[in-house]
Amino acid sequence: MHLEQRDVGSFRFLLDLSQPIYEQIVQQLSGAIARGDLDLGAKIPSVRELAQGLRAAPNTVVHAYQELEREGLIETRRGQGTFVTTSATVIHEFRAKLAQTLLNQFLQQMERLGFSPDDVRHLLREYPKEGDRT
Amino acid sequence: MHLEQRDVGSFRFLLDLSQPIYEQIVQQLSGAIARGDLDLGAKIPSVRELAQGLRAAPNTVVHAYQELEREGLIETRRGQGTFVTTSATVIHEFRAKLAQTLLNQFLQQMERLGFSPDDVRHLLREYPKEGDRT
Amino acid sequence: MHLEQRDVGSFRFLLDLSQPIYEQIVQQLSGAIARGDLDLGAKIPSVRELAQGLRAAPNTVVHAYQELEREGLIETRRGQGTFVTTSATVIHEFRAKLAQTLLNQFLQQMERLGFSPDDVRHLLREYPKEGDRT
Amino acid sequence: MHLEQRDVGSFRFLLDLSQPIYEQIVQQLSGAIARGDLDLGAKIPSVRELAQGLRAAPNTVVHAYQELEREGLIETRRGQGTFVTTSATVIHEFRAKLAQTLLNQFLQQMERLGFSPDDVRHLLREYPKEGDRT
DNA sequence: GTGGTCTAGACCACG
DNA sequence: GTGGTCTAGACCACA
Repeated sequence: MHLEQRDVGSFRFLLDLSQPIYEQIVQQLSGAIARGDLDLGAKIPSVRELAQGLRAAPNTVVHAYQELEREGLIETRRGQGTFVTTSATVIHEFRAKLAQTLLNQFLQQMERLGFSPDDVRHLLREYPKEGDRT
Repeated sequence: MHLEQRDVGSFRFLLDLSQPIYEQIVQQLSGAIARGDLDLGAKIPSVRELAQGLRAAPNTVVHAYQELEREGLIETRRGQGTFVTTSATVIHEFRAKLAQTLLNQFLQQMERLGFSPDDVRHLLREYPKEGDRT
Repeated sequence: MHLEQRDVGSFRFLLDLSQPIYEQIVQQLSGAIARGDLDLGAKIPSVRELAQGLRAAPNTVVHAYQELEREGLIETRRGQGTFVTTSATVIHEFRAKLAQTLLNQFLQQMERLGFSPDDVRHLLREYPKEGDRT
Repeated sequence: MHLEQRDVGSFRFLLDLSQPIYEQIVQQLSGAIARGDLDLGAKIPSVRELAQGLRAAPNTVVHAYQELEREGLIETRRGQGTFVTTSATVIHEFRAKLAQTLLNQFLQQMERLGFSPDDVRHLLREYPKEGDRT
């Protein structure tokens, strides 16, 4: 999928308040890239476009884009715009590493509450079971 | 188990630097209560004692205790000190609710990376598998 | 050496104009750390102090400090200040890696001008020889 | 060596993305002239030809050519095209001056890391030694 | 007091 | 038009 002009406005699904805006941009975009919702090399919205769409300051978007570039997920080309990396490997490794980190953190938190990995497996078996999604 | 005076110093297992100190106190204490490592109604260290033991500012410990009190996990009795709640129900519900929240958050994060709950179950089956614990 | 209050003002040896200010801060501080001019764990000037001393915006200093933290050369502790890392290993590896990178870049540039590594060795033997230091 | 029409396309060895394109053109061409890979007075591609060959904007090539002309390395003759300077002296001085500048900059950077010129000589003696080429 | 985030502008280099 | 850097403020979380 390519981001068309008309998609920009729809990025307004962010705006959580309790989390830094730039962090939310990072998570949404890195998620979209990791899931493959954005093609390799696809152009993403310009800093100004996205800032306007989110009603955020341009600097906030810049902050997010720089973090994504540091991860290697996007590339910026002066005067041209910002693009998803063309390396599938980078994306794959990012996804795998982040998943492992999230899993470890989660299990560690559960362990602190007295749930063993086996307890967690059991909980997961009875999922879904809508509790409060926070 | 009761926390004796001499136990206070051993709380120095905290101090992560990369995380707010008050947060770490909250998590360690709420974890100990949820796991049952602290008896119902047990006395916990005074603000001053704990602050000294952790070499933290008293304000920081106050902040943590207030958060724990808001959850109902501890009670402060003027002139007597601070104690673990005597209600097993409160603790049980805290544990269950927090676990559900953590699980939901985790699955949501994994979903953002393109892992379905089934994928997660599968990952969990092959656990443990040391990645980078962050 | 510890940075005393009175040292802060002397940081005004920066201000190059042709280079981003935050970059110059990064280079000066990382250099001081790499050379061992700053002790392990030493406190460095607060964002506001340094910003004032350099007559720069606080954000500019923040930018520099975040980059240094990303390299692992400094640690920031909310509410306490910013400190040189306590890991000699991190510093040593930073120094070695950066030196290697600089050497490679330099030789590559010289090669583009038609100087072989042997030519460079020869040039270096007749050094110093004050040309224009830019 | 003369640049023939068919050579233009082969200039596509540029395109680094992380560096300004006009800068890369300047460096490649000035390098080729300094090394003697381009004859004195040789014709170099027109702005349009090179821009097409590199799939770059004509403005970008113009920018590069202006910089090379400022250094005296190339000359533009209205209606005839652009040519390498016919002065061997200019080229020689350019090469010598740039080499001296690069050497000084390099030694200054190394000094900032705590390496004396002698340390650098020593490092150079053990070269090559593949580190990360960045 | 500290650092973290954000705004709403500005100017510059690049294409 | 693009992104990169910077300013001079602001508010918040933390110690």
